[in-house]
Amino acid sequence: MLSQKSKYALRALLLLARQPPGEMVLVGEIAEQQNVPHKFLELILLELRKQGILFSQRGRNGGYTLARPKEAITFGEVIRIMDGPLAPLPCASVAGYRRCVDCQDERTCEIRQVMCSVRNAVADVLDNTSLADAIANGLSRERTALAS
Amino acid sequence: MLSQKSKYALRALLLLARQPPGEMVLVGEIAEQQNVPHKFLELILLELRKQGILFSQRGRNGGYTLARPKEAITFGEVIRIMDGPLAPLPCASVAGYRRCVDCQDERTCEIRQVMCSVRNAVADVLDNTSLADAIANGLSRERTALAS
DNA sequence: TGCTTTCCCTATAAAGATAATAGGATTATA
DNA sequence: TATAATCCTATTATCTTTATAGGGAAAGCA
Ligand code: FES
Ligand code: FES
Repeated sequence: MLSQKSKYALRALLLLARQPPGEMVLVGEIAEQQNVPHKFLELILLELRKQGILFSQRGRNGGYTLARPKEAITFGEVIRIMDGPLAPLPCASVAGYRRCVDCQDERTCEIRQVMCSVRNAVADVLDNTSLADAIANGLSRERTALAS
Repeated sequence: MLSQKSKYALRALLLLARQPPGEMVLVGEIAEQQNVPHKFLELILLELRKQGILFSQRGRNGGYTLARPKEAITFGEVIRIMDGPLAPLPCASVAGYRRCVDCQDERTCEIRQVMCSVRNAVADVLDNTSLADAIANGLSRERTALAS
C-alpha cells in the first residue's frame, strides 16, 4: 500500500515537473495547491532533497525545484525513498534484502519465489515510469504493449 | 507489504496442499510445524474457511483441509482475503474501489494511472499462481516467459 | 547592520493498523 | 459423558503512519 507520504511526494514532484525548468516554487504554494499539510510537506521535500531528487534555496526568492530533468526521476526511486523497498517481503527485496527469520529454508520457500515475481513486476512498472512519462499521459509505449 | 497474517495463511495453505487430498490436519500441527502462534493461526484459518478456501471438522478426528483442489486456490485470492485489495491505492483497485478524496480530478490523476498499471502487474502474477503452481516450483510457464 | 523570508532540523504527539493473547462456547467422536 | 477439537468475541500490546510544534540557520534586501 502506497503511503500518504509517497502520494504527497509524487504530487509535489509532478507539480514541480510541470514548471519551466529551474523555476523555484515555495513549500507553501505546493501545500496549498495540492492540499497537503504545510509542515508535513516540508519534511517530505527535505528528504527528497537529501536524496538528490530536489534542489532547494533558502531565503527570499527561495523554494524548491527538481534537481534533475523530469525524464530522469522515476516513480520507483521516489517511492523507495519514502516507503522503502518495493518488494512485498524483505526476503524478496533486491536493494533492501533481509533474511526471513521464521522461514525454514529460504531457497525452497514458495512464498518467497512468488513474491520475487511480484517485486519484479512492480519494479518493472515503477522504475520505467518517469515524472515526464506520467505527465505525458502515462505509460511509456513499451509497457503499454506489455500490459495488454 | 505482505502482512504477517497473509504469510501465515499461505504457509498453512501450502502445508495443506502438500497433504493427500482430503487429509485433515490439526491447527496445532500446522502451528508447530510452521512456527506460528496457535491462537493467531486459529483466527486465520477460521477466516479462510468462512471465505470458502478451507473445509473444517470439529471434535475428535477434526482439523482442516482444503475446500478445493490446490490448483484452484490462487495467491491473489488468499491475499485479498487477508490483506484486502492488491492495488497500492484504493482508487486503483478493481474489487475494492474507493474514491480519492484529496485528488482534484481522478480521470487525469497521473498517480492513479501509474498505480493502476502496478495493480494490474501484481494481479497478473498473483491471480495466475495457484498453490499447486507454487509447489511445482513456482512460476507457471506463461508468466516466466512474460517476465523475461 | 538588522529585518524578513524561506528552508532546515529535532522532538513529540495523535491516530490507526497489525499482531497476538485470552477465555470460553460449541460440536463431534469414542 | 468425557475429551478433543474447532468456533467465536473481546481485549491488549506493539508498531507504523500521520501530523504538529517550535525554533535554528541561511539568503536576500533595505
Ligand atoms: S523466505 Fe521469506 S517468506 Fe519464506
Ligand atoms: S485519484 Fe487516487 S491518487 Fe489521484
